[in-house]
Amino acid sequence: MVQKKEISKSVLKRLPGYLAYLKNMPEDSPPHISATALANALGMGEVQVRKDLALVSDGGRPKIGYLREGLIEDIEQFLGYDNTTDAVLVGAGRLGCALLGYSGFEEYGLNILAAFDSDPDKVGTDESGKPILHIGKLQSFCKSHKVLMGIVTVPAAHAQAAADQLMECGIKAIWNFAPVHLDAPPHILVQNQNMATSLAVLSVHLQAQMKPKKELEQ
Amino acid sequence: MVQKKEISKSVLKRLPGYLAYLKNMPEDSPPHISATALANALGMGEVQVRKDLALVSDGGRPKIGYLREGLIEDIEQFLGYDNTTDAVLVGAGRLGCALLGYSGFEEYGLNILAAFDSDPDKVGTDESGKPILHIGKLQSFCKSHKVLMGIVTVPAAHAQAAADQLMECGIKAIWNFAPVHLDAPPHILVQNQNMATSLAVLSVHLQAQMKPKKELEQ
DNA sequence: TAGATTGTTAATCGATTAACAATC
DNA sequence: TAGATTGTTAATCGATTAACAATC
Repeated sequence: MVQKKEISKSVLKRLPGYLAYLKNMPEDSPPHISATALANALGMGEVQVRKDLALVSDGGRPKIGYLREGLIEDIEQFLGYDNTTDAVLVGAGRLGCALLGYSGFEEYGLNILAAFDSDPDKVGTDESGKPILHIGKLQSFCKSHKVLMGIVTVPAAHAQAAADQLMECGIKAIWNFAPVHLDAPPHILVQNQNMATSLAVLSVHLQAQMKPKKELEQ
Repeated sequence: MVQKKEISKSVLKRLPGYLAYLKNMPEDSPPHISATALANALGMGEVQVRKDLALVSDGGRPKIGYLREGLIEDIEQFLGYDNTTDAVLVGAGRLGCALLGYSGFEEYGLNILAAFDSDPDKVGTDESGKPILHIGKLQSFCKSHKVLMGIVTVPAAHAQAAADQLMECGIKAIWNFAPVHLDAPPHILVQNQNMATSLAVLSVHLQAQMKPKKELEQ
């Protein structure tokens, strides 16, 4: 892999898209792919794709493009998908259990070790083999397994408390599914899986569709 | 409400954050809140917050701030949360059922009418009172209910097919939970609920944490 | 060679931030 | 009045796009 340069968040967010496309290509595709082809397939600008790829890869060859296999490896390595990240999940509700049971995270190097909940009735219930433990065991579990990532799937009202507990356990990154802002010191990353944001974009688009310009000018 | 101006996507994506904070404030809070206070609470720049609010609200009063109730109304109206959007969901797996059973969407004006699945075994199984129907009934259902939004929670390999079916049913916006790019004509909005993107951001952050500069320079 | 493609340098665009005037 | 706050105008910053040179 190429020496890692400083990479912007916007570039970073596009990489998974390239990766998914490359990995989903049929087995019998030619071994090389051009930035142009990738761009067209994903509806993006070709210069942007080329620049993004240049940041993570040793480079393609003029007239030929990038070796697909190599590109996949480079992106995966860049994103750290090649070594596993252990995580714990707080909140074994419906969403929490759905995530706990989802096998696809393996592909991204994410391994959810266990879920935690304050409800004793949920404890022990193995969804797809993963343990659900009482929240009281969170700290000792995280410390002994050296867990660095926490997933928050509790209701909004309890999210900050869950985050605080996770941070006390030495966690460095939080994947937040609760629809609230979480306060955290700057060295802790809070990544919001923002359903509310998506819904806002969708809702405004539909509004605009139904209420074309003419009506707005009345 | 103020006459709607052209609003950028980045502003639009911040509005739900303000809204959630305002709605979660305790009942006994003072009736007014300043952009400064909001900014501090959410860890944002105050000028940015003020500019964002100016786009959706009639404006606050110097020295006093914005009327909280009014601001909530303005944002909700702007985002279209005040009138309900009906949606259908395709793919009644674990994630699909979790979304189907989530009552919180009401707050965003989203009403999932039904789920559809190709597996006959899943059909009929009411999760929390919402029907799961066979995919064959999708078209007639969408047409008769005039559904404009579709939610895709099928595995990646079937996502494009599901999207194509939804578009044939006259849907104008797709909320895509599958980790693949969906091809769609420009007037159809595809909003990706991108777990892969979030995971990339988290993964790279953790990598950087564990491998501080010194090591990189070796 | 010609043409497709890469990678880079410069120009444009848009969004954020800073400075300031207006208001209660 | 003074000070907190709003809203606006100008400056900065960063990201995208366009133009072009290099390469096989």
